[in-house]
Amino acid sequence: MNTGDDHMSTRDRIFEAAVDLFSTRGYHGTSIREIAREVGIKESSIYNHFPGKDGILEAILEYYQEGFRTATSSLEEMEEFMKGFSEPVELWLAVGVEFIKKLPPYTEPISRILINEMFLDERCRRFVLHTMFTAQKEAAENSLRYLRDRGLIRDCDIRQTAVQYVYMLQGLDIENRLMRMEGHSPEELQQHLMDTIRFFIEGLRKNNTERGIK
Amino acid sequence: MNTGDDHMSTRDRIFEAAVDLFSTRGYHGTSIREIAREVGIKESSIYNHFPGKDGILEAILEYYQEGFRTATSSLEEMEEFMKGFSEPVELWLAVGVEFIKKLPPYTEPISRILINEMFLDERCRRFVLHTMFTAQKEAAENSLRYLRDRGLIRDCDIRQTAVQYVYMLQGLDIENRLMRMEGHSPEELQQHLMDTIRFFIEGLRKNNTERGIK
DNA sequence: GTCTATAATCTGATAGAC
DNA sequence: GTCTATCAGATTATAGAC
Repeated sequence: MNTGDDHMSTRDRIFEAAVDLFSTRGYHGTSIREIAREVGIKESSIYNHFPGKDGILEAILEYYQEGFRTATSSLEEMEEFMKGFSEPVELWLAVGVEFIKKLPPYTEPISRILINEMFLDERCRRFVLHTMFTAQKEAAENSLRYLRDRGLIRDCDIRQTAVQYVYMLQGLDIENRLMRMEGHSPEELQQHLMDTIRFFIEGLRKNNTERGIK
Repeated sequence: MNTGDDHMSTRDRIFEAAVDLFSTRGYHGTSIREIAREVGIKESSIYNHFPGKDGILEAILEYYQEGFRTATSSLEEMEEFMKGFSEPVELWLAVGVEFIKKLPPYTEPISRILINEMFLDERCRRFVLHTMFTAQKEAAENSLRYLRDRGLIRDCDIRQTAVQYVYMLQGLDIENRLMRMEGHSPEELQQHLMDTIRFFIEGLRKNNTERGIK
């Protein structure tokens, strides 16, 4: 989990250790002592960098929010990027990969913290609703509209289709995280992710035989 | 949350209080003392009914497993029930409602405990994978096959469609739970649930011109 | 900024009277 | 089966030396 302990400030090392522990043991299942031990300092030293345990979580959430906001706003210049594709499936997958690349480090374990705490902490609940549902629906709507307006997919209810896609993606993401913990290989799960997204977008093609118009 | 405290055994009241607290505050966020206080006894009395805190969780998980197993096995006689429907959407919704009716009390808050702890506790992770993904996929496959074999939906990849449906349902369920906590009315959320499922099944019709109705 | 020392409280769990 | 009393350890956090 260490990405270079020695070159980081104590504050950043505390931050990193907290992200690691909160995501794997839960917020309430992690003590200040454990964080301090992982960093290699005494627990009292942590209070020189953060106001307390909740203050660390607060900093993590702010970091996540800022990272997501930046990645989302850079998404607005994505239209230029999209023009390089004539295949809807390839475009869709490429846009997804591009967005993920814009996200800062620790986004993955932090999103796991959010899921862990979404029913327990109001801030986490709000973040999950916004970053995993509301914002994703909007992004999916925009991409679908782009594809439809260029005749790359058939006419369909953009709103409802985006909703279905986002729910599907979230269910898929959670199962993939659980399967990874069960020992399934990242390659296998990545393939399953791609296949499932591919199947969804293929179903929107204009002349697909399987879901086409009779 | 009380469904009749006075007529229940102490053990059952402890069980009920633990389900309530574990689901709303998390397992690690709940103490034996809080459970005892909610029941109205001293914490030491709890050890006359359960071996300890983890023993209570263990009992909750066993109760959930048994309830799910019973409901699932009763699902095998569902085919007779299905024959009363000629509309795929109505059949689908009715089967879902019928299955939920077979589930015992506390299933809803217990499933919330499972989601809370799925990344932290191996037993919860396994239960989520089985009851919310694996078993649901199988059930969806069976229903889809029934519909296809009777010509009520068009030919499609049963396996992939079931997978998409289950992921969609889980994403939808989580968002609905979060929205409920945000103050959205159960009626509104129930309507959204129905609409979203309806849209999915409508998209499988033989002669759908679009991907759904409005 | 780090440490030692310590406060004040909470934790799960046990022993034994009734 | 419930209670009181108690334990040993963990918890977050602070005070003050260096």
